Amino acid sequence: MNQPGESLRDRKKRRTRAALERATVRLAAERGYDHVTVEEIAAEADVSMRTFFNYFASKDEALIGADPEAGPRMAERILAAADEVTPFEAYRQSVLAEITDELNSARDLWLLRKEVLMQRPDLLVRAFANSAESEQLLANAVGKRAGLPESHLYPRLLVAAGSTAFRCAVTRWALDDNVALGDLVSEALDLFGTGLAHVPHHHEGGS
Amino acid sequence: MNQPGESLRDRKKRRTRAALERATVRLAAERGYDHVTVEEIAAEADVSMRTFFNYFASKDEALIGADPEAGPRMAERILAAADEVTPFEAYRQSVLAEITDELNSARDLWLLRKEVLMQRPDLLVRAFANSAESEQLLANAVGKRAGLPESHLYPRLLVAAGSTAFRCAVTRWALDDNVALGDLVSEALDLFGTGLAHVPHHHEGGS
DNA sequence: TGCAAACTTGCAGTGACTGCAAAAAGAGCT
DNA sequence: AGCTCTTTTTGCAGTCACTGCAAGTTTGCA
Repeated sequence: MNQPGESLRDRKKRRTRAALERATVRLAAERGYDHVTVEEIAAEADVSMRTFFNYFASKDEALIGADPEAGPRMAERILAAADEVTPFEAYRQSVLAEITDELNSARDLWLLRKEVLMQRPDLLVRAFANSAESEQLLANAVGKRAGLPESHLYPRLLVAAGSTAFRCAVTRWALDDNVALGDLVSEALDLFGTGLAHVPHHHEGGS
Repeated sequence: MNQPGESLRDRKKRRTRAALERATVRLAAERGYDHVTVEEIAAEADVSMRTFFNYFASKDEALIGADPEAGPRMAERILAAADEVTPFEAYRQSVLAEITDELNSARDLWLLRKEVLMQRPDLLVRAFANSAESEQLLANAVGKRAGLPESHLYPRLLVAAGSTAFRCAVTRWALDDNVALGDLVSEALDLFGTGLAHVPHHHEGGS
């Protein structure tokens, strides 16, 4: 009973994790992030509170529910990119790919998260604090590709710009429904790419 | 007894705040951030634990000890800059001025903080999470100067890039002692200014 | 000296998070 | 199905950050 696919155990784990994430987001959107206790979340997902913490290191983490494999996946993608692709472009692609996948598979959750993040923008920042290891991983990948020494600022900055782009895009996205989050992230990354020294042109349109 | 300068009360408050900040950093550097309780910090500063929380909203905040007036000060500086100065340049100047002041007045504290942040890089990220209001303030100032609508990404991105530049600079700074933190922040901001699309040239030198 | 405002403090309580050890499944084997 | 090994779940006890409240204490000012 050891199929290449997934054992019953694995399936159950994925379901539990998803249920906890979903419960967290749903309840937080409904009554406000800190009017929901982990105990209630666990109850909603039909597990014990202790189990919640077996899956997520913190309430914050459960709200964002970042895929722990996203970092390694992106790093791999960056290293696998064709030689003529710049490090920036490789990184950009890996970010956009990840975001697109995420949004396609959980768009409804993000709509709820938006409600929460509108009230508490700091939660998004805090969520990224946990991914320090992933950042290091990605920075190393970028650094390797760029042929820069370990100590150089550029890889760190590029990777951090990715989180920042995402964060700002979400904040902006929360303002109205007329823009796709993916497009905003892309736009933000482009701005980082071309530089912030000059004010970009302002396209008409929007609400 | 209401001199334009400072009342006894104000002096005492500043001293208490400084003592708490100092105690937090010193103890955290000495035994590790989470082997220090707020109770111990308060004891070290000779106040009650409850008083600690009258000064800082969290242990995190006390470790970084960000000046709550820095945001408004920077916003003012940005708006006061000469007309021919670009928003980017105005922002850049305000960041560098703030950092320089900070380092000049508390260099020793930053050396201790470095020890802590080397172990726990996430604390620096979390510290910035608290300054969401300041970010909003600064973004508004930049937006006004740039003549962009509220909803535009640019001001948010520029301001967020500032925190990010600072964060990355500190992380890099923690690697060796041969660089000035101010220079690193400046370098990081320049990279954001000119854009990350292309890998910068690598200057020889350094360890 | 005396009063009001600003600070400090203790206390009781909530809730996130952890380590540990026992109970409950799932997996694989016969 | 029965048995055993491993993984997961759970309860429990405990620590610690953080909060509101209702005194105390200190400072500012007349």
